[in-house]
Amino acid sequence: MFQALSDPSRRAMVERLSHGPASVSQLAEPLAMSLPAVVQHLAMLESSGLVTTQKIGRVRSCTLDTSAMSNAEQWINARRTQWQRRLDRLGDYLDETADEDALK
Amino acid sequence: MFQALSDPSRRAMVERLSHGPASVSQLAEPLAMSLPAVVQHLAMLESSGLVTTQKIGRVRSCTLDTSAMSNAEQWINARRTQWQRRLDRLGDYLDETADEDALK
DNA sequence: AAAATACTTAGGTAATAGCTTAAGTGATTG
DNA sequence: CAATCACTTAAGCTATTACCTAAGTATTTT
Repeated sequence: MFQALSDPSRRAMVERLSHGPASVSQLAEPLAMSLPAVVQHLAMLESSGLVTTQKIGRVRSCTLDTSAMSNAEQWINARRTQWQRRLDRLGDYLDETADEDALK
Repeated sequence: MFQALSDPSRRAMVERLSHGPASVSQLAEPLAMSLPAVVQHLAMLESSGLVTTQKIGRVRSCTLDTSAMSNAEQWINARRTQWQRRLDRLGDYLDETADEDALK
């Protein structure tokens, strides 16, 4: 998942696909690399579940799978909120000790 | 950013840090690798902005920077919602043509 | 049926990533 | 002040990644 998104070319492909489905050559067109290279990137996006493809006739159509994307999003979110909870508890603790100080 | 999160060891380190700050050796302890390897991973996390560190005496303390994490989260979210908007427009179009069919 | 299109497969190469061990450095402890 | 501790630096090694070119294989077109 993160592995698949770690490459700038693949992120560009995901960005393109977020605007709608595309064929392999359409995905390749803006990228400065050979078609086989694009196909390799595509294979990674597919095996990570980010993209699904189906071949109709001689053209392969690629579409984004957003449910796979939200997995990555949720992982990040979980770590962020975990951290946030910790900060909140720390805040509570500091407030508490401030009260105790005030009582003295 | 995604580059930094693409390695499982680094994700484990981020996960550990989401529970609170840790020293380099504390980060290294659960990982099956040498300390220099951990330091290399840490350097990546730091240069990506995900983690900030400061050295006090001889121990380096590492903390998570959640604002950097939300950048990655937002990138994913932007692509996902872009896709969602497209599906919505497609739905509108289909509804529209359905109405036109109904008029015939 | 020949030619063009849209990939696909099969190699091969150069750069990078992810480790390792060995030998520092600078701060604390006994 | 010698030893220990917590890293840090340096060098090197292997496997993977990100490409490439060349030569296929199906599908359309003409």
